[in-house]
Formats: sequence, structure tokens, C-alpha cells
Amino acid sequence: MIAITLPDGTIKNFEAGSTPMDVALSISEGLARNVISASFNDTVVETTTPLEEEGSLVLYTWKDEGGKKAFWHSTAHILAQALEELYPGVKLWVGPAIEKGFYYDVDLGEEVISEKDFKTIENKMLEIAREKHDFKMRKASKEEALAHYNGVNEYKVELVEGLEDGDITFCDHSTFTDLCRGGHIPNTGIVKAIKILSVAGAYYKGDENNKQLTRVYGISFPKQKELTEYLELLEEAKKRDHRKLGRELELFAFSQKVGQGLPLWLPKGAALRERLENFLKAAQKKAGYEMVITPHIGQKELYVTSGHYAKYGEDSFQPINTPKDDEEFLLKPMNCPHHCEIYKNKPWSYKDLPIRYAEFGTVYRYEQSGELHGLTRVRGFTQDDAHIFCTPDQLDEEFKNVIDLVLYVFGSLGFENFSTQVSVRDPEKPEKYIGDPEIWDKAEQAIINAAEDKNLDYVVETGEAAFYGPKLDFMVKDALGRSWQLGTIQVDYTLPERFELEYKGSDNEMHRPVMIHRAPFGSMERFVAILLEHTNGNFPLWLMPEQVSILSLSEKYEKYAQKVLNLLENDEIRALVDNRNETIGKKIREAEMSKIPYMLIVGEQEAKDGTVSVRKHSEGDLGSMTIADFSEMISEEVKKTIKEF
RNA sequence: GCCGAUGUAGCUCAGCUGGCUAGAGCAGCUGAUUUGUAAUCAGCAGGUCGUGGGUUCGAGUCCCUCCAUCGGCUCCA
Repeated sequence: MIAITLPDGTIKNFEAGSTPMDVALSISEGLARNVISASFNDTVVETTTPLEEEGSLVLYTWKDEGGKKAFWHSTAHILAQALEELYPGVKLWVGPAIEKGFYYDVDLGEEVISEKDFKTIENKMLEIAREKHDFKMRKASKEEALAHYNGVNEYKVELVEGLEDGDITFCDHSTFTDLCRGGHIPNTGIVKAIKILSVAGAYYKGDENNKQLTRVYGISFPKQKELTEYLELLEEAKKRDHRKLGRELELFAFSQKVGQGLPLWLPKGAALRERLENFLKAAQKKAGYEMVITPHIGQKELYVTSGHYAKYGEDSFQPINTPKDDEEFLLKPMNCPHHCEIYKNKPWSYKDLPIRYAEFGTVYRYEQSGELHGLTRVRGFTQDDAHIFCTPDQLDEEFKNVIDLVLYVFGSLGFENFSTQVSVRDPEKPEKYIGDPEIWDKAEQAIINAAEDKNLDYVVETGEAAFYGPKLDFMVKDALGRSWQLGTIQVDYTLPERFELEYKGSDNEMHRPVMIHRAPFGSMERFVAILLEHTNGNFPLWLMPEQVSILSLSEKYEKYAQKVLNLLENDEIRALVDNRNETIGKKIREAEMSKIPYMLIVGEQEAKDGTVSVRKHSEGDLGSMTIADFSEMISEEVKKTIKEF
């Protein structure tokens, strides 16, 4: 007998060799029907794997992450089988489950899959699913595995060569077999609905110097209805796309003539952005920052010093030449070198530090054309940048203060579902970074300490550091669930070295300051984009370009509408009068579609009583109130949505 | 940059397998209407069908180049 511990803490005894399915059956038949995967002692196992020792068992149904993973990974196997049948000679690479669905990377040789082929693939997969094949794991020796793939599939050969003999397993179903670590549903028949979503090129092992394989993305469900709902959800998410909202709300635009990745901020967008900037400026002022302003270009030499030129010079906007042959300037790709030069403008004592220079600095980076994406990835953008120059002793506290500032910014704008990551260097690729490895260790440790101290639930991401130092990044997801880096805080010992920054210590010796780079928004462009997708354009009231629309019932009440406007403006409420010769129904409809938070309808009754008839966006009629009461209500709401730092 | 897709009026879209002067709704302009909580009515105007080339008696429709956009990959100071 073996003792099996279940997640709720109960321990049950079973015959050795019992399977997770037996355990499920012993709990309830209903559960057993729904169990599609399991994990034993934290290792994914099949529902049919005999359990030979005591341990803890987790049973997954479709509702659990573990269950979904097994479900989608298994569907990837079905996809692979379908591709083998439809494209003879196809070479398989890997097919994992992802957050929503699965993909399989394959080498199709000369063949190409395009959208019109999706239906055929889906049908073939459904056919396989309906044949109800069991997924069966089996062990194989390294020799057997190599024999299976030699001369047939060089990708798998390479994969097998990297594995330990004894750790190699295959998964079979129907006539299909695939090298696989496991984690499957019991039978293909559970997969009832399949959708191929897209194809894309994906470099073998993620390296752009390697051959590009074809990646086929798909998603599957145990019920047709769930697939339909998922596709509807995707459609809904597309409506919250910031590119669509930005156009509809007249916030920003692009022009082919200006150039790709170069956003044009329209009046309403500019007003919104200005408000965000003022919000941050106020907080920064309290936190002891000073504003500076630096030019958009700098001498090439500046970036040679910073290390930027060696790293990105070739792939960047090329130097700007002047009538003189020997002068070369670069569009600034970052603000740090300029700020370093400001620091160097005068000698500093340890008593002066920390120095905090902030600037809404516009930078230009020549991103690859395929990388550009609405406002989230552009070629010209404004960072809410600042650089803190401090003594090594001050680093911890300064870093933590910046975390507080970022948390304040995120909190004020309703970003609750963010994640934090400590982005460290990839020790295998030292060529990607500048600076002494020992100093990197120190900087990475400083960030982890601060994150621990602030109880951030962070993950460490290897290879995500900036070339001059590690970062603490604040990530937020867009409408489609893609993660974007917004806020970032970086520790840097390298640039102070390169720019030979100094201060005089209490010991009367010269010392190097440490530098913190930070941007709570990240960039104004990306932040506004993600904020748009999160709020669906319904920004907090304090941020709204237009808070109130005064709708006159007819042109006869223009004077009164104007009076209401003036009174609201006196209370610093942003309002506009819609006095067009249109029906009130139409004016309301347009104000609703522009997502204006409050509409005031004014006609004969209101003019007589000195009131306004209030309608709230997407909620409807609130009845009438005096202008003063309305003004008070708005001011209260604004106060509630924005807290002091 | 790479793989796949898309590109018709300011916006959203129609235009079948190539065939008269390319259509609609909204937005715009003009006029009528002066309105009570999500579209008043009528008229007018608006497009070198992303760009350049080719095939054809004939191209929005077929082929190629380039540009831009979208979904990925790679990249992201």
C-alpha cells in the first residue's frame, strides 16, 4: 500500500501501481470523468501512470491551469499528426501549450501554410480527435531515440543529444509518435473544438541566425460553445485596441508622410498627456526631483563615451552631418548621457547628494519595421525619465523611494494587475553588456534586496537587463493579454565610470556616485496606449480631456449654456458646449460615443431654475441639480480619483 | 529585418469567376426643422481602388516591385 496526499491535505491509501485515475474514481465518478491530467510530487504525470511510491497528487480538470496545459499540449500533438499527414516529409520541432492555446514549430521544406489551409488542418485534426486515440507514454533509450530520428529529423536528433539516457520518453497516439516529456490528457476524443489561429515564422531555437521554421498557432476546447465564446472574447478585446480608440477619441494619429512609428498627438491627446505629465511632476517635486531640459541631439562622441554608439550605432538612426565635414551628431536614443553631463557641470560634495534630474525627454530609436506597434512600440517617444546620482550608501533607500513612486503612479491610474520582474544579464552572453561582472552582481543584488524589502512579488528574468545595468520592470498586459514593460528602475555603476562622475566624500577623497535610471510611466506613448486598453477610453475623471459636455436643447438656450460653461470653468472643470442645430438625442448619442463622463442638458426649464439636467456616461439620467451642486459633485469625484503623493 | 495576411471616400464596409461613367451608411457641406435623454428630413459634394510596373481588346479584380498596416518571430538603450 502507498499513501497518497491530496491537495486538501487528506491522505488515502492505495495499492501500489494505482493510477491517478483510480484516485479520482475513489473520490467521485464525476471528478474522474473530468480529470484530464495530474501531477505527482510536482512532476507532470499521465492519468494512467502507475504510482509506485507515496507522495502528493494533484488532479487537474479542464478548469485548472495544469489541465489546460495538458489539453493544449495534447492538441499540439494532434496538430503535428495532421501536419504529417497533410504535408508528407514535414520535420517536427516542438509543440508546447502557451497561455492561451498551443503551437507547433515545423520545418515544411518547400511547402507553405497560409490562412486558406487552416480549415483543412482543422478538419484533419478533428477527424483524428474523433477517432478517440489514447495518449500513451513510453520510455526509450537514447540509442533508440537517435535511431528513430537519425537521417529523418535533424532537429529532434539535436534535442535527443541534449538529453540524459533514461530521461527520454515518447508519446504515442494513433499512428503518431513524438519525443515528449509528457503531460497529456487521456484520449484525443476529449478535444471537441479546434481553431487554427495563425501561422508565423519562428527562428529555430529563437536565434535569428538560424533557419526560420513555420509556427502554427491554435486553440482547442472540450466544448464547441467554449470555442465560440473565446472567439467572441477576442473580438471584444479588439474593440479595446488603443489604435482604434485613439482614432475614435481623436487622441493621436500616424501619417505615412511623417514616417512610420512617429506618432502625431492630436489636441485631445496632447491635453491628456500634459495632464499625466503634470501629475507626475507634482509627485516628483515632493520627492525632491529637479526638472532639466536637454537637446534632442548630441555629438557622436557623447554616445561613444556612453557605450551606446558601439552597441547600437550601426542599427540606429545614422549620424546627422553638418556643412562642416568633421562634425557628426546623433538623435538622442536616451537621456542619460545628457544628464551625466549636467552632473559634471559643477563639482559635488557628498553633502549635496542625492541629485535627482528629471526630464520628459523625447528620444529616437530606429526600431525594426516589423516591431512597430501602434503607440506601444514607436521610433520617436517621450520618456518620463530621471537620473538619480547618489552615494553607494544611499542607493538602497533611493531605490526603494522610486519603487514607492512607481506604485503611487500605478495606483493612481488603476493599474492593479501589474507584475514585477528583475531583469538581469545573461551570464552566457557577456558580449551583450558593458561593465565589470562584479559590479553587475552588486547592482543585481541591490535590486533584489529592494524588491524583497518592498514585498514585491517579482520574477527574475535572465537576459532582460539593459546593456549598462540590471532593471526592475513593472509589466502590464494589453487587451489581448500581451505583456508590456511600463515602469522601469535601473541601477547603473557603469555610466558614472565612463563619464568619470565624481563627488568629494567626507574623507576629502573623490568618489564615484551610483546612478539610478527610472521612468514610472516608461514612456508617455506606451503608457497612454495601455491605459486606453485598460479603461476602454473611460479614463479617471481627473484625466479626461473633456469632463462635461453641455448640450443645449436648442439654439435658444445658448446664452444659458454659456453661463453654465463659465461657472464650471471657474471651478476648473473642463467642459464644452454643444450648441449645434441637432436633436438632443443625437447630441447625447455623440457624447456617449465620445465617452464624455457627464452630459448636462439645458433647456427652458433649467434656464428658468438655474439648474442643469445631469446624465452620466453609460449610466443615464441622474435628474436635475443646481450648477453649484453639480460642480461640487465633479470636484469631489476628481479629488477621490487622484491622491496626493 | 524574417514568416503569413491586409490595403476601395475622413471612418466602417460592398464590388461574384477581369466587362458600361466604382457603390452604401456614418462624418462633411447646403436648406428645412428649434428639438427633453443613444441617430429629424431632403439635397449636394467627396475616390488616379496604397505606389510603380506588367499581362490583356479591357484591370479595383490576374502577376511582379515597393510602401504602409495587422498577427507572430527576432529585437527592445
